[in-house]
Amino acid sequence: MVFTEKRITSILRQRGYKLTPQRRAVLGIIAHSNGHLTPAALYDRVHQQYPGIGLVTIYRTLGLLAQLGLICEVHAGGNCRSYLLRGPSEHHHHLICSGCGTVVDFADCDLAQVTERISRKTGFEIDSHLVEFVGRCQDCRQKT
Amino acid sequence: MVFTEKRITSILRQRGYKLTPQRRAVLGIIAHSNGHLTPAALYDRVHQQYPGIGLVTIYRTLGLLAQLGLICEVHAGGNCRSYLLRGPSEHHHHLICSGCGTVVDFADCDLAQVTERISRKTGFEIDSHLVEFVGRCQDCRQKT
DNA sequence: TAATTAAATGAAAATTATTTTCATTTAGAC
DNA sequence: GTCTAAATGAAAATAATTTTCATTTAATTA
Repeated sequence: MVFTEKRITSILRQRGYKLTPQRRAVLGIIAHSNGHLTPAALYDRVHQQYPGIGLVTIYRTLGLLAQLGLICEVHAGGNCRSYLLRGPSEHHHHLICSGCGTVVDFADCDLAQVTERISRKTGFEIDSHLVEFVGRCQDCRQKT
Repeated sequence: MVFTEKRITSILRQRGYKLTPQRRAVLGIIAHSNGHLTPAALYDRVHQQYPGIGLVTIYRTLGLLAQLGLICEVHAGGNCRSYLLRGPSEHHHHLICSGCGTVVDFADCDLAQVTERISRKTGFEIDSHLVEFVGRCQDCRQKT
């Protein structure tokens, strides 16, 4: 489950943010991408659709959306700071295809027990965890 | 279980890499740090001990050590590319203290079943996973 | 031990990524 | 339509990383 473009625009409006065409363009691209996008890659795509836009606006928009919890970061494989739409606050993780970059969400990480055990063992109070699986999707495997 | 400084130098020599004082200095700092270090932070420390060293050499040394699998990357919290010593090829993950940066390894992630299930569900062939827990260690909790 | 050489280094420049500044524009409220 | 705070774009500033290239050096060999 993922936010729709419409839902996001309504959240932005609710919170008093302006709905500029630039933001719409960025949102449109993110919402219709099935993989994750670096700021630069996003810029390239948005730029085609809205040539006037500056890279700064991409950064600012991503920052805003991330801050509002509407998109989240992907780390995998040394590329930090890629973004993709995320479902509304549900706990989930990402499965990333190393071939095409597609990201599939999954929620059943079964980490509660592990967290509990590690917390007990180490005395840490655990606030969050980051889980990412990297592999090759069916399509990419067939192409090889 | 973690590589000793001595063990690493012997591995480097075995593989035909030169044991320069710069590399020794970098290794020394990494080996005696209990947390993870960004290239810049590492540079600061090494520089005190070996003032002639350049930041480039830090990057090159980290690159080499990572390539040889002697150190690994930490992502947590948006700071990419920090490094710490790692045990020889054992599967493990990191628990990172957000207060002091200390990294504790753990191996019992119980992700085999999850991996299997997700693989079956999605058709992905899963090559690797990244798990990081972030929390506060006992010391840091007591200080608050 | 001295000579040799491929590998490693440092400095500087180049590249890339990200943030800040500031004058101008504009979405949305009235 | 007017107003205003928020958003934008361009350019500069900052930060992170990599490349280039002339020089140095670790470790092998004579």
